[in-house]
Amino acid sequence: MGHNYSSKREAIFKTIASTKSHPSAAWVYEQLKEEIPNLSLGTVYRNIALFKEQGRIITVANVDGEERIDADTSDHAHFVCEKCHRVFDLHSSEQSPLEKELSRNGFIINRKNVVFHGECRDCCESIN
Amino acid sequence: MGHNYSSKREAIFKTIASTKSHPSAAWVYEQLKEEIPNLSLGTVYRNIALFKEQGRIITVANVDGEERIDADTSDHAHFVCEKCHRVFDLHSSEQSPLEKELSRNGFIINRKNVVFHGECRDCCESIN
DNA sequence: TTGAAAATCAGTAATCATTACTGTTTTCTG
DNA sequence: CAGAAAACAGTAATGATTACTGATTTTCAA
Repeated sequence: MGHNYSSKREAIFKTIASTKSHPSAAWVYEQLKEEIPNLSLGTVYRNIALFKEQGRIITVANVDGEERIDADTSDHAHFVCEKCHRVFDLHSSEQSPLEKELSRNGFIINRKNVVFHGECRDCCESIN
Repeated sequence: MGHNYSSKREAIFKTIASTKSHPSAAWVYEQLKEEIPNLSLGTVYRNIALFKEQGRIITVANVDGEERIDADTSDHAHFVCEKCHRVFDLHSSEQSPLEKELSRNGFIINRKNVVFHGECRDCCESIN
């Protein structure tokens, strides 16, 4: 089902994949509006939903009511700054004992989501 | 600011604190509607926001667009079943090396949110 | 106790991210 | 190319959450 190609779909994925900003749908739309003036926000949402189904992107966190996504689907955690609202990557090597216990108890883990909230270094250092 | 008492506020907190279901605002409202027929959903939302400010409850996850809360503010993780939408508590003793690294790098952690998504044992066992 | 002042509330309207709908345009396949 | 399928733009609808306004509770000093 689905021919699975369209120029807009490709542009949307490229935009998501080429940033480490963990963007929202609105951000992706804003980025592409210049390049593709007749792009529709609905198309961005529709394709984001498709990419998630396909496992090409993941949902990272919900920041101020907006869903933030990531084309880096490798197992890693995130830090959300409550001041500047940026999202940072946290790559770790450790394996959680919780996961083993869940598996032992008959739970199937499809994905895990580890998010720290606080203030990033930049915001800690600024006087505001 | 705020005398910080009202019978409805108390009832709302009791309802949240007396369940392990990690409820949504709508669920709390539904529970109390019998007991307090003239309760307003806005009041539930307003008080949830207040409890969060006061640190008496935390946000656990966003399940199908609804924010789910928890009066257990102790450090623990959660498992969200993608089939039955129940939220399970996962208490662990381990300390994450990520936290230490964040502190070392000048980040302030206000809270952490660890959520596993998948299928719970009950849903795995059912034939559906 | 009482009776304003302050806080909270009910009810409703507004907001805002996301989703659905409809007629048009793009893409695919032969 | 031509027809069918998929994707799209533009707009309307949805649904959770928030804001507003006039009424009701709560507080607390007299």
